[in-house]
Amino acid sequence: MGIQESGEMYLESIYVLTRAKENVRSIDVCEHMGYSKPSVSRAVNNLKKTGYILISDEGYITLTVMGREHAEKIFERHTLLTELLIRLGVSPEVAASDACRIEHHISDESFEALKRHAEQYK
Amino acid sequence: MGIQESGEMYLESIYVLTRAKENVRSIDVCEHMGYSKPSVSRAVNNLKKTGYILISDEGYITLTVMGREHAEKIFERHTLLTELLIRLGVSPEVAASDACRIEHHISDESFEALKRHAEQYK
DNA sequence: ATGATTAGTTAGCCTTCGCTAACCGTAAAT
DNA sequence: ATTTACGGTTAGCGAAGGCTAACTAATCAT
Repeated sequence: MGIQESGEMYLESIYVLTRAKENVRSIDVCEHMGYSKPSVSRAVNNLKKTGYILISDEGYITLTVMGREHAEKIFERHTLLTELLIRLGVSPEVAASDACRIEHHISDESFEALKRHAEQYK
Repeated sequence: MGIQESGEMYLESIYVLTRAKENVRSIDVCEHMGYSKPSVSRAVNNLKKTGYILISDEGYITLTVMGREHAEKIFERHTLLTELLIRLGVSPEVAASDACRIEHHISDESFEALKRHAEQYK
């Protein structure tokens, strides 16, 4: 049972929040993603069960090594895809929202190819 | 209620089958997509309800104008994305499977930008 | 100390979209 | 004429993943 698109979204949010603030709780994820507490509660517990995150007694969320690695991977896709689309003339908002969806559906092989291409035309 | 990713996949299959053979029935969609008869039956009826296809008394499926237009749009994304990825060095199989997923998640704006870029580097 | 706010969970609903099992009706075959 | 095969539908299951309502437990303020 690998991680799903939805799980990746949550993981990425946790990663982004972790970079921005010290302690990340479920409620922060709620606000960041615009989802309800129960939805986040379940999703966060799934990520815990699958070993992507740890939750302290105080409710603080931290990424495991696997979690951080996976989140970084998704986040790299997100930033590079956004940047690439913007460079092609797409508006920043649309670029970000498209990147946010595509990042979950592109294979490693295609992403690496895209990355090489992007660097070539820097 | 717009069309979902799943609906777009069915619509695209119907479009592809229509180009390849004279009469397209649900059973052809089953074989083409590898889904069960009930799954296809439901999906095809959804497409009918939402006005993308028509079903004759004999069970032959035809695209409405809206259905054909939408299918063509998806199909164009599919072919161009596949071609583009292949050009970047991605293997044809991976390129096609990635394109198949991305085609449903890319906005018009981004696709047009990508298309312009592709033509520029022809 | 009591009452309010905050964070999280539990229970349970809804939709989507796969599936199987079982059925119906028509057409083809013996 | 009966049987077999084919195409499609109905009924209902199951997993995901959103939601609300309502609860618990802890903290904060008066």
